[in-house]
Amino acid sequence: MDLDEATTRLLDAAEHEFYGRGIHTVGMDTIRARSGVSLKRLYQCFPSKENLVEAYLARRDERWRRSLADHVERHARTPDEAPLAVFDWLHEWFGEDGFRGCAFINSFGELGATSPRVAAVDRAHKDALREYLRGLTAALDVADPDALADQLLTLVEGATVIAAMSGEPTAAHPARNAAETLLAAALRPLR
Amino acid sequence: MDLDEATTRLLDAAEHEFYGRGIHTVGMDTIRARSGVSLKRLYQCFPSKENLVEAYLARRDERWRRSLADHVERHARTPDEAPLAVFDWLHEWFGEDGFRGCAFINSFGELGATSPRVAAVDRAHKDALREYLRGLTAALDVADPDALADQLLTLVEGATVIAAMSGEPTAAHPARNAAETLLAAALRPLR
DNA sequence: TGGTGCGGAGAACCAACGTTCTCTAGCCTA
DNA sequence: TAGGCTAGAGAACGTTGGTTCTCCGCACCA
Repeated sequence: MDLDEATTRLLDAAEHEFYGRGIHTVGMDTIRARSGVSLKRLYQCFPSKENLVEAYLARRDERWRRSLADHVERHARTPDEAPLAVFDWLHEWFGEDGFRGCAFINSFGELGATSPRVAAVDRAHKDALREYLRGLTAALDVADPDALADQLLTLVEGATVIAAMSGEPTAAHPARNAAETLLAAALRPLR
Repeated sequence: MDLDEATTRLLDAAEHEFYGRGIHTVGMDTIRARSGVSLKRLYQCFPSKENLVEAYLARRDERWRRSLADHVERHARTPDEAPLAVFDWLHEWFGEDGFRGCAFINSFGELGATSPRVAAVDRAHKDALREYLRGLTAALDVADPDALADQLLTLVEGATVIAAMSGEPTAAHPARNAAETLLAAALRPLR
């Protein structure tokens, strides 16, 4: 097995275990067992657990945002539809097997106070998401697109937390309805 | 020191440490040191760490909800103002020293997958909060108070997460503005 | 064919932690 | 004052986990 494949398998194992059960809960030996990569190789690829955690989060960040953007691009036929497509994607995500909330919220709660590097990756993810939403609202004819984006971001985070804790994918519905109302209000402010 | 005082001091120490730094990060010896209660007494009051965590969360749940309800009661002069008062209280909370997000979201992310008892306390807190918001919206002249309550809940959770990760108490503003719009739309649905 | 270096399995090491045990000092009671 | 109960300080115990080390087999090369 070459380095690239080992790295991929390690990241796959890390994502499955860390996301599914928490970071402190999962030991390096579990990662080794699940990935089939020897401990020696593991520490060649990632010189410490914190390193592996960072890498797992970074890869997940990219994939997650790409998946969201792809869905919105495919399903929104006009800029007005884009924000709502975000919540449709959330609903699908909430229903996936093994859904356990936002990896970045979870790792921030667990490690944010003790690992500045993990905290930084978590914040970078949220900044990127806000930036993405700002891109969507900037294409709309509204008075304050950034303010609208921040409202949508609030709904996205809220829905994710509620879905995680309740286990109900339908947590996306109130968020979507709220987004619809906010969008309509922003688009027709004076009517 | 009698049992009651020991219990209080232990819960104070647990709240400070667990909330501030995470649960796995903090050892029982840290609790002992901060509380000034001997290990023997500690294990008399709480026969295991999980016990202590549960008790800390239960006490925090009560205090947190009472504080919120008190503020709303004191500041909302009409039922219409009550939902917005919730967000004013959030803003104050977000600005407190040592604010680090919602203890229940954090502990759920850290232990939800491994400790069913902690998960249950976390869910109970969220259920109680939803119930509280339903009480507020039930007093309004709106078509679907429960739906409005779920929208508000989404905003509350979202604002809390964003405030925690960004460190910005102003995360309450988009949530409050959104609540205002949603409230207005629900109160005057046909205009 | 004999040596050499690489990779894997797993033991080993060390620290941290949850929990229990021991020892001692003080205090209450007879 | 003597005896025993209590509580605290801290050692001890067993486990776990992050990280490193050892040993062995195997492929490659002179």
